[in-house]
Amino acid sequence: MTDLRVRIAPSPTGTVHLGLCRTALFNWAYAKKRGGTFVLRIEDTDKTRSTGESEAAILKGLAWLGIDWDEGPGETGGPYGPYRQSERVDRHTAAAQGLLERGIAYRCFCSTERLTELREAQEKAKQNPRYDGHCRDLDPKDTAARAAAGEEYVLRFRVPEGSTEFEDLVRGKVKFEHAEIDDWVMVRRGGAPTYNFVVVCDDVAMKISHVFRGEEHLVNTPKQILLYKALGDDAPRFGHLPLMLGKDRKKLSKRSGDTALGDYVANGYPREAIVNFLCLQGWALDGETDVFSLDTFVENFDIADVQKAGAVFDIDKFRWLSGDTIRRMSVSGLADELVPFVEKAGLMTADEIHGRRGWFERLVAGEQERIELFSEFPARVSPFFEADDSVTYDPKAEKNSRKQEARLETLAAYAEWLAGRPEDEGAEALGAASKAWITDRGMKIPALFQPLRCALTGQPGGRDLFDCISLLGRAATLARIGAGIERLA
RNA sequence: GGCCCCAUCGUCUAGUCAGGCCUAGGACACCAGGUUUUCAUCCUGGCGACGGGGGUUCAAAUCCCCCUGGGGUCACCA
Repeated sequence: MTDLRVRIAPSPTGTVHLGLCRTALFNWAYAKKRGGTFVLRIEDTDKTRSTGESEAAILKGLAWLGIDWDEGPGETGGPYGPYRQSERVDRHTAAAQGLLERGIAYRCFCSTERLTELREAQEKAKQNPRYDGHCRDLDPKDTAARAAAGEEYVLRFRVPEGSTEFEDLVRGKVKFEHAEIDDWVMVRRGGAPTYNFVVVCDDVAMKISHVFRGEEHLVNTPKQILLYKALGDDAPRFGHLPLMLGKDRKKLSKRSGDTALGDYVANGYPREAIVNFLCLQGWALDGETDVFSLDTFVENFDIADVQKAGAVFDIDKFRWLSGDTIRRMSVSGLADELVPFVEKAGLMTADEIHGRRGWFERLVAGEQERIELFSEFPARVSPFFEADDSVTYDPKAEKNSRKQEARLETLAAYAEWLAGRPEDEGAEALGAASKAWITDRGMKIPALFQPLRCALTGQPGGRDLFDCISLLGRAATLARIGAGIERLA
């Protein structure tokens, strides 16, 4: 009986990709639900592309999503460290040496040029490009001597005859003929090990029991299983998750839209919505419920329920989910989330918001059901921050106002009436009184409301008019109506 | 092209493993109504799919085969 141990092994070579987030989420939930251990290992074998910033971004991003790891790099640590592959090269080298001594790996001295020529020739002959085994049967004594003499070489894995079959936890039986598998490179010229080699070494060393990863890794699996065997270890259970697809139905990439977690955060998608949506990529709760919490996901997740076919990333549904999440937030909580967006837009500073918290929350409350992303908020409330005599009029708002023949007189009469009313009157009472004012004069609602809305906010639609008046205050309201009488003439 | 994977509304999916309860359910999008001072929310309704062909069976979206279509992968990247 082995312990349940899963891992996520991102390579720190750029932004935090949504695919990584989804894979991490599924692995994490699997471990969480079954009392297993979730390991985070940094796959920085590509020295030229790996960066510390990227690693930091990954750690931060996963934590932000609500994912925590039991073992990992840095302070987290754990009994199977280190958790950064670049710090494990000694073990990799030793493992490679062992395989070389046992003849499972062999030195290959073929130059890059020869390999390139070989591939080109094969392509020309319509053959499948693959290593021709040129150095496969060289005498080990000779190759050792050549290596000792300083000749450069790579280490290749000697793929045996036969076939490999395994039971994928998502897809079922998958079988590969070894004849289709190249004698792949385990250790590069210069001694740096490759991904396929280290990933297995480390998964063995860290006693990983289940490997859930994207479908693009499916074809690597037989190579890795062979390596597990060579290393004298049982292969873990594999589960290949369906790919996240772009609108073009191809693997989600920068071409098909934003792929970085940071892009969505910056665009103002709430954390819960991002997590929720990611869960929906290849998994469903019950076919009825689309909106659920991370806890619910953990309680219900099983690798066996994962979809086999790729999932197109539907940005429209994502936006809706975002809006739905926003609508379910508390006004206060939403206000907190909006602060950085308001600051960035230059509308108010955090201090100013703090000083007028009550007013700000009323401002937020009126937009809660009108925005789908946090980032939409500033532009929607910007009229409240404009000068009273130069509010930006939307063409449609202005056009609607000009349809009202008596707009100027109506506005003037309403302003006069409004000036005589108590300033602390609530929005609801003022609204009722205003409607009575209109009907008493034998007018229709739009005769006043359309020009009034235009004068106040310049927008064709939006929150309750009397909420606007309340937010603006009596003086600004009257000033804007005054300006409106001139500008709508 | 070889190999591997996949195939239910435009999209995400339930149903497929244990064939009948499916004249295929939900959600997004879209369309039409209703509510509302406008916009939005919300409510109601509509549109809309088992890729094709063979089998097996009393019965197939569900099992088998072929075809077609889509994707992934073919690095001294991960």
